[in-house]
Amino acid sequence: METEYETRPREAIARILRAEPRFFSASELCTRLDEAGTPVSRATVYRTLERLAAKGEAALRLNDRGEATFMSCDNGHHHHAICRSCGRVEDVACSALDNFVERLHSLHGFQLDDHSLEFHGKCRSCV
Amino acid sequence: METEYETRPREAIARILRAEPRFFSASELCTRLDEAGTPVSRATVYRTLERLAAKGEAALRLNDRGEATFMSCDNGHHHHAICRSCGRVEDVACSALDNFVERLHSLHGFQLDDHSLEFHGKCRSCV
DNA sequence: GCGGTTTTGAGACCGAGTCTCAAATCCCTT
DNA sequence: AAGGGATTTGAGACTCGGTCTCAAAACCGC
Repeated sequence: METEYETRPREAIARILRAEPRFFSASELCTRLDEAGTPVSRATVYRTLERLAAKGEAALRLNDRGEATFMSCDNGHHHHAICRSCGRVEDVACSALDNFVERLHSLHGFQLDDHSLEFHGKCRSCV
Repeated sequence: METEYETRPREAIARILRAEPRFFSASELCTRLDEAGTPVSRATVYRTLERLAAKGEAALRLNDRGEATFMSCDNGHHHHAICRSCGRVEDVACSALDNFVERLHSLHGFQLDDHSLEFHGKCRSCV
């Protein structure tokens, strides 16, 4: 009946994700886990990340090489400002997009059901 | 001294890209090229797409599986509205984002130098 | 057509991600 | 705290998109 267990690998992964507000790739996590003395197999890292993303506890993002990266994340639709120097991520609300969406519909006849918006630059401490 | 040749493979690829306003993956292009009776090797397809993207004649986009996809594209910064049913792409200007960018700077201290915005939904003819 | 330069193709290679299945872990029950 | 059924894990095979290599082919100015 699909009970969930709390396991050492899952806790180790959650601990690393929660420690920094930025995206981690699976291989990066493996390295970190090894360094932290709590090694976890690749398969389990992928399974755990997929599970967190499904539960809405992690955000999934494809980096510019097409690799999946994950970040600890609270719920609610919003966008990200990503520092290209340190990787730090800040959340951005998306209210300003409303009139954009309207215009798109009247201009192109497009019926929207999703959008993604991402900003890149330097954060306060990297400028 | 790096002269450029006009070759049969390059022309065949450009022809397919120009025929439809949507993104093609490399493997999809290979299939189309075979069907069109002008087969081109995978290596050449990748090389040609990379070259077109570098010259600004094709747009590069990672789809949700992380695959690189390409579309014939005129110059100038803009965004895309992508039909999730037929894949048709319409260009969208990005003027409305200006005040968004300002707010981001004053609120988070973020200094932006790039952004990406993508809309998903159904186009006029797929609704 | 000749010949130097550029391009191509076949296939080896790489790395991210998935899958399998036996072994290990978890935790409920007694 | 030991037993046992359900869940999770790990090692490694596998898939597939993308890159690289290098000899052969194509291109084009002469």
